Amino acid sequence: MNIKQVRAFLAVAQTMSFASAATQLHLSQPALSLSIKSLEDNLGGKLLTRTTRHIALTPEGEALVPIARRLLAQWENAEDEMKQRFALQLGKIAIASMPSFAASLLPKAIRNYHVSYPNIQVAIHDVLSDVVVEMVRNNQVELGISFEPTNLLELSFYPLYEDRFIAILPKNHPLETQQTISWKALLEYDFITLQRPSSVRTMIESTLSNAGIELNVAFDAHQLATVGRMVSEGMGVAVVPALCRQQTEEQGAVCRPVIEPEISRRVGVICQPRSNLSIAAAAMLDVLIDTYANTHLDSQT
Amino acid sequence: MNIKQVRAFLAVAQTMSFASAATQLHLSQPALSLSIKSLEDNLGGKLLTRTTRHIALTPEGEALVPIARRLLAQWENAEDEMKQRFALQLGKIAIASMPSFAASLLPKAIRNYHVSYPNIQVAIHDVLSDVVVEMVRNNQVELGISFEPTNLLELSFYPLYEDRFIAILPKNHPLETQQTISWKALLEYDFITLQRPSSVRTMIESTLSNAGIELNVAFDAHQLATVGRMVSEGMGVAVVPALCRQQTEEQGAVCRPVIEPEISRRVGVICQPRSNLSIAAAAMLDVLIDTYANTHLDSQT
DNA sequence: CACACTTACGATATTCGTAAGGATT
DNA sequence: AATCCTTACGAATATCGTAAGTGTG
Repeated sequence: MNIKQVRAFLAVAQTMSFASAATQLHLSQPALSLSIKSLEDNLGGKLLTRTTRHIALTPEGEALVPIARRLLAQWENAEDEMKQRFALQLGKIAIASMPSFAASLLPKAIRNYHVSYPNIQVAIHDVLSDVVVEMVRNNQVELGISFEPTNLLELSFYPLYEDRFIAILPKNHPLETQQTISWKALLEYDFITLQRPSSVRTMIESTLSNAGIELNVAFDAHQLATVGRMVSEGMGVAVVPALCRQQTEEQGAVCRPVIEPEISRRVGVICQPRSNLSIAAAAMLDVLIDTYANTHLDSQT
Repeated sequence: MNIKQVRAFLAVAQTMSFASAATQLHLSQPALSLSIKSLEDNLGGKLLTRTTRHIALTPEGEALVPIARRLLAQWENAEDEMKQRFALQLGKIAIASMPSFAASLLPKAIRNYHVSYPNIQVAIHDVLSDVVVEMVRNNQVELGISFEPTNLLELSFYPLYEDRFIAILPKNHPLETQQTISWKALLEYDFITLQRPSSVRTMIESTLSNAGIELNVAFDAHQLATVGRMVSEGMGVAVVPALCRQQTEEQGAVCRPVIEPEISRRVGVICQPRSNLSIAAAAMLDVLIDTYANTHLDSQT
């Protein structure tokens, strides 16, 4: 029993004629005849009564009609679905992104992607950088976006751009007059930052530790938006990735590059080797790289 | 995309190895390889990543696994069902029978049939003889049992036995002493019979009309059991098919042959030409003929 | 005798298995 | 070197189309 036979049977059952069913199937009459005969032999009995002048379904044939119809419909649906999937007309893709990126640059790429592939669902998980890597490693998502991890193992990293950390100050802050701010000058004021274990916090701490600078944290929070707001309200100063610049400026803070020591990390896409990606994910990777090509975050006003 | 390819894909997806899948499918490794390749080409993309040492599903392949599993299960269920149907291990058969037969002889045949084919459901419609023929003609049932119809058209009739009508009397009735009773003597008493349009009523009326005997009906009812009870309660006399003899005697009535004119009709199976019957129905026809072969209803006590 | 399906048979296409090739551990 | 999958190619199998056969109206 195979698909052709079922399709042939249905054609005969619908047209009630071998001749017209044969033309409908682009097949010669005898070929169709043999196909039906073979189906009958396989199943163990007659499906049709042929009386040279008239075709009729046997009761068993009658029983097969709805079964065959259902079977064929399901078969064709499955085939279509798979073809659509490969043609990027259907599918899902899950991306994990560190929150700072998800809230700043990512939407632009998603928009670009959606224009090209409107039928692919995109799910975004905005989670801590460590979780991003973990989700990629566990195949919970196909693509992750974060700072370049120290431990890639078998994962691939596609850099998107270089991010330099910047200082943010309340308006009318004494340091506002300086075009670049040193850590030493900055830390004279109350320092606000993210709570552990965010990657931003980790980078700041390790960088300062290496430079032999002591860090006293006045306040910390889980979300950059909170930190930005605290700064703009004059509670203190902070250092954030440059990609948060727009957001913090909108909140009324002032941004200045931090130097000595400068913190700079590559941001990029973490994923399984490209050959292991779904077509939809590979396309997303291309869109990401394309969208952020030549992205240079201004660290100066 | 065909069944073999889907089955091959599932085998590979389960074993995660072309080699073991090939042996499981009783196929050479290269043949399996080509089959998968052909499937992939048909669908338009890779389903598996082959790295000589390790096989993995692509995301699209991952999506296909449950689809393929479902598809294959449904396919095999359908195939099994049809095979069972032809092997008489599955199926339904509907029979229409006139009530007098359904309540007397039919159960024996059904029992015989059920012993041979325990997995076939049998539905019995006990309806008036005219309706029996109509249901067969409309293919509502495959087999009908009734008196031989006058108008068969393209239907077949397989006689089971000859039924002679008998008179039934209350106990201690004046006519009880006679071994055979004439219509003339019988009609001296209150006559009870079935309501129109039962075939029994019709036959009695047409027979008497042809013989020039006038019929006055004292009481009539829809069911033979009612008529039998009325007789045994002494409300009058009746004439019923001999096959009702046991039932009426159980009710306490006395049976005697009626002669002058004798009413005798063949009882048998009405159906579409045998070649149009389902295997299950053809088997039932055989059982019916077999069960009632050499059935001679005693018209004498 | 015309029509519709079946059977027969040679041709084509597909699928299969063996053998050789390539890549990874 | 051993293992596993792919590619190559000749062989077996299945399917197809043309032509002849059969039976019915």
